[in-house]
Amino acid sequence: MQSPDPLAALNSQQREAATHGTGDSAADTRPLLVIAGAGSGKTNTLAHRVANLIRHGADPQRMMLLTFSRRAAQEMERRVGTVLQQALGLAGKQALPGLPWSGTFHAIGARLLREYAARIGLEDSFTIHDRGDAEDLMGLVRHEIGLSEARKRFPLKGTCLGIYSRVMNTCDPLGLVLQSTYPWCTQWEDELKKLFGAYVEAKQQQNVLDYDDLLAFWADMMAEPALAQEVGARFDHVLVDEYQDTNALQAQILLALKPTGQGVTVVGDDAQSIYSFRGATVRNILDFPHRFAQPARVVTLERNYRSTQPILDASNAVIAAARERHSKNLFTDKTASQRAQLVLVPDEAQQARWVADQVLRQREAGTALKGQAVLFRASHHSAALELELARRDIPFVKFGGLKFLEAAHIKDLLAVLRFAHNPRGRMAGFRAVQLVPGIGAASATRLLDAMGEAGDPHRALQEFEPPAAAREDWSRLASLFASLAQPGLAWPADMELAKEWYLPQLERLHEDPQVRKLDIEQLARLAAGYGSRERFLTELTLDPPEVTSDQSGPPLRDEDYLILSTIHSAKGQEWHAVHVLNVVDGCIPSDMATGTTEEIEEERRLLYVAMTRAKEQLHLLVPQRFYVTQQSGGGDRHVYAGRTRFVSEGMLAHFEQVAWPPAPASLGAPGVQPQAPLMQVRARARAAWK
DNA sequence: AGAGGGCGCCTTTTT
DNA sequence: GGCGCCCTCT
Repeated sequence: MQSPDPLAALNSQQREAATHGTGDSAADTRPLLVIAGAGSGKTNTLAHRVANLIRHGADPQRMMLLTFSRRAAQEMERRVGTVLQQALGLAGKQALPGLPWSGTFHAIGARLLREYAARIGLEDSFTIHDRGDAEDLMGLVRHEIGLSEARKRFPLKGTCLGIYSRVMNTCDPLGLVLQSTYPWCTQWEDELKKLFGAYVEAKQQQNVLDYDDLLAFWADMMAEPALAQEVGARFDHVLVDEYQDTNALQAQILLALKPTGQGVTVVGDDAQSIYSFRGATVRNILDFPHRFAQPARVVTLERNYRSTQPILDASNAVIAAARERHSKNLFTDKTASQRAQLVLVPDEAQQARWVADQVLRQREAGTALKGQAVLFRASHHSAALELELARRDIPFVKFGGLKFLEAAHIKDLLAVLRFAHNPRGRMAGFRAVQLVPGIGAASATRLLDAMGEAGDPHRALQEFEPPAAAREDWSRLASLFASLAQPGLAWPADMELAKEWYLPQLERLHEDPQVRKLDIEQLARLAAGYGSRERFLTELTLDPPEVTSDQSGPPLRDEDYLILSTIHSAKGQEWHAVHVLNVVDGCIPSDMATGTTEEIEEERRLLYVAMTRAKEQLHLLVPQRFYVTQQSGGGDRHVYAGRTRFVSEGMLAHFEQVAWPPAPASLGAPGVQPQAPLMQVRARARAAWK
């Protein structure tokens, strides 16, 4: 059967990457590093590589594909399927090979740990703490060992968890992490050490793992030669996407999995590294060529298929100013006359109006809402825009920021299910039982202590004597737990029972039960899509649905809507038109991240990532005035902000400058820009109170 | 003693 | 919407 060459559409570098180690180069066992510039067809190339390996006999069951999110994994699976379908001439309905071992490092880690639990001294029924639970537990332990007395000014629970997590992910000693990242906490090193010890104890007693454990235990397991050998032998190929955003622990796991480097492929772009705040290190990708027993083959993809030349020129100019840069200049043959726009607007309200106008104008001109996106540094930067869009009936979906899972009522219901699944998990239990009217922190603690000491925690729960006033309501929850502990219950029946019990509590606890009820219904629908309670709870924590929208349900598939997203969540995506909000100093770079040059450099890359999402139209918005938040009713205090430092005077030629509303003639000729700020009034205002 | 309501203060990015 | 803190009711 004659099939078209599936690789014909790739350029020569992409083809090199896709075919490395197969066909003519089958004898080449070197690991492969693909440096893929923004928009250079990275996902497509990786998909072709996976498909090509399968065509040459690789078993999809024996491939590990580590991606940044569940969404990226699904996209990869879909595209591999498409390529294979064309190449093998498969009929449309014929089953495509799935990639069972594709997902995030954390999700794959959770799976392996459950599977190997018995061999590494872990109980396989562990539940997973998300960020919030982990912080709460840290807070609890912090209090228990007497570090929360007001006089002490000991770091807050969030900071403590941040320090702990950084130590775990960077594999650096505590002292070094304190010095480099938390210098104001160095005096507490001994107490922190003690706190972290107690935190680890608490996690183990409760049979819970936090995000860091999923990587750390996996790495520990791989440090045991027999297990490393066994696990490594299960996979012929390990492919890692977005390698620039992996941390030391992840690199360690990869190395232990495939010490010779044979079968290893990593893909990434050092210019797009934006996760160092959670321990990622660009050194992983820079050092990769010499990490393994044999040096890696390096393929660089520089041809950009996404953006027009003027957009690339502007983006290249921004990244060219980076302090440390690894030469790569994107080029394209998509010419266009329209430059990126730098749009001056008076304030955030006008910014919202300008964007809404522009979005509708482009929709009239033929770009669907879905082809457009509005990007911003921090989730709350879109607040004014969300109001404006709602006012004008423009549907939108927001990625990043507050998640569905963080809503109080969702957490409540999940806590009930998680407590039923792992009765030793105190954080879930503490939340769940306090939903009963008349049960507060003190009764909850008494119950959890009793359960912790009992051999059979379920029985201890049934025998618990609640305060007299809570008796009747308590018995309803107790019988719910009795039902949830039944072995024969077929998921999602658990969810239905829990929901039935929770809805009356929701009515009692919240002012707006209708809206929240819709969320609960959505959670129940979501639950039906998972095979078991355990899978539901695990995967929901590790790959939460990342969309929040102004509508109650998810938008229908064929419906048109505008995308709102944090820059972090926009990674790997592209749109015809991109608007970037608040391109001013204080937002990009965030004034939270101007402490060290490394932080500032990362903010520069963040702007670069935002700009390179655009295919045809790019608008950077520069509001000149910010209202100070948190002042009492209708105050008029504001500050003036300057254009971001990352777009310097010298780069302005790459931008078309627009002032809106058009500046009156008396203010000077159009195109005159305010100078870069001579001082930062906001910083001064803050400093005054320090 | 414990539950629960009210108030003022804060809010970067995410597995 | 969360969190610490204080006040009131049971």
